[in-house]
Amino acid sequence: MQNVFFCADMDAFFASVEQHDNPDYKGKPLIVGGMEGHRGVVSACSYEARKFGVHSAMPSSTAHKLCPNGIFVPVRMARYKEVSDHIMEIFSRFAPEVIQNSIDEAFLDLTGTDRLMGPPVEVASKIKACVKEETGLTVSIGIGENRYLAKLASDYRKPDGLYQVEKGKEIEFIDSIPLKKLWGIGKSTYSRLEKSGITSAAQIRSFSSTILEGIFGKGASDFLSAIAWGKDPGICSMEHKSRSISNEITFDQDVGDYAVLRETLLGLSHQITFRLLKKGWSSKTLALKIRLDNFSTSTIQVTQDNAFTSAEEVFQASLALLQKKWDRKRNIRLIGLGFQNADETGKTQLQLFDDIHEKQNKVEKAVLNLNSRFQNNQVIKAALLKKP
DNA sequence: TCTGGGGTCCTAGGACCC
DNA sequence: TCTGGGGTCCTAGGACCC
Repeated sequence: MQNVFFCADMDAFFASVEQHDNPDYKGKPLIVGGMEGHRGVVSACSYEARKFGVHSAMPSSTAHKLCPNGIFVPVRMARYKEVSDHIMEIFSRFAPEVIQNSIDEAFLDLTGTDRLMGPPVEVASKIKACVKEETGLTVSIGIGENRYLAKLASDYRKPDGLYQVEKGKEIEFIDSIPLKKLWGIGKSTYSRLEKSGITSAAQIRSFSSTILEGIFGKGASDFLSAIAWGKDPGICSMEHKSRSISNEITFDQDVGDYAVLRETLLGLSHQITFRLLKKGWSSKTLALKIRLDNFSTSTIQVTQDNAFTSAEEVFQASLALLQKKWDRKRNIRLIGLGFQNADETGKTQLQLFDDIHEKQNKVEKAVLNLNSRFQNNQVIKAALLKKP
């Protein structure tokens, strides 16, 4: 049987949602994220803004220079999540299997559904119409015999695109896309390829696997040769192996004051602990990330015998990690905290946690609420503010 | 170009065990 | 004493994606 996969990818998603919610923004250069006066990058921008050279992940200062009259709005993640849930629900009406790949993108498996649903291109048109009617947004859909081809095809005719990679034309299709634009080939891999004189998928196909492995190692060479032949390198493995939860903060100004770092870690400890518990997960591994004023980044982690059970415990562990990793010679630009290798065993412990730590929990929540309301005047439990 | 925040996966090296 | 080989777990860093 012929496999049929769709990749459905929303066009300029965050920006389109903003334009839909605020009709004044329609047809204008709109930039989401990258607010003036803060360190940051552009999260998304409208096609009108792209004409000025603005693109996502661009430093906001650059975006302001390129597009001084653009409309800059903050990210409203909760709203995008809402729209995302609606879109995913629409997809599930048309495909028996929908795998959400990110907030604005999903893979649909339509293998063997043509008698019931009709030809793939027709189904795709219906999905596009449905999304447009119910949300006012446009989605681009790519169709291929595997998810990798579908993913590339969804990008091929953006925005509002619909493209099917025909059977027998897979390699021709791959070759029509510049090597550096292929999904999974980033800056670093491309520059390594270039150094080996490789600038096309055709060249990758011409090398034996032994030679490729010698240059790039087993993992990378398997990946490269799969995509050069139009095969799926396994871009979405069904089974999650590891789970992590993290939060990080980039300061508006680099910080050398230990007290400020303590306060920040206290807040982060609460955030990640509540998120972990809310999901019903538990974790024994806590990781601290710091980025110094020279942008050098490092991480350190600790694994305990038992899972973390309170924000307080996480906070204390995070302070120990900071002591180990930071020599105080340089100021800190970013600090982050996260759980690694979380699993679902926490589900049974949640009830217990609620009973034992209810009081402490309440205090911690109250502190957190105050902190989020009074950003510049943080409220910290006095006991936690001992001198280091 | 002065570079966010949230993830996933891979790799190399060390510790430790048999 | 100069030393194998494999397995597993952990750590730190790096690449990539949205």
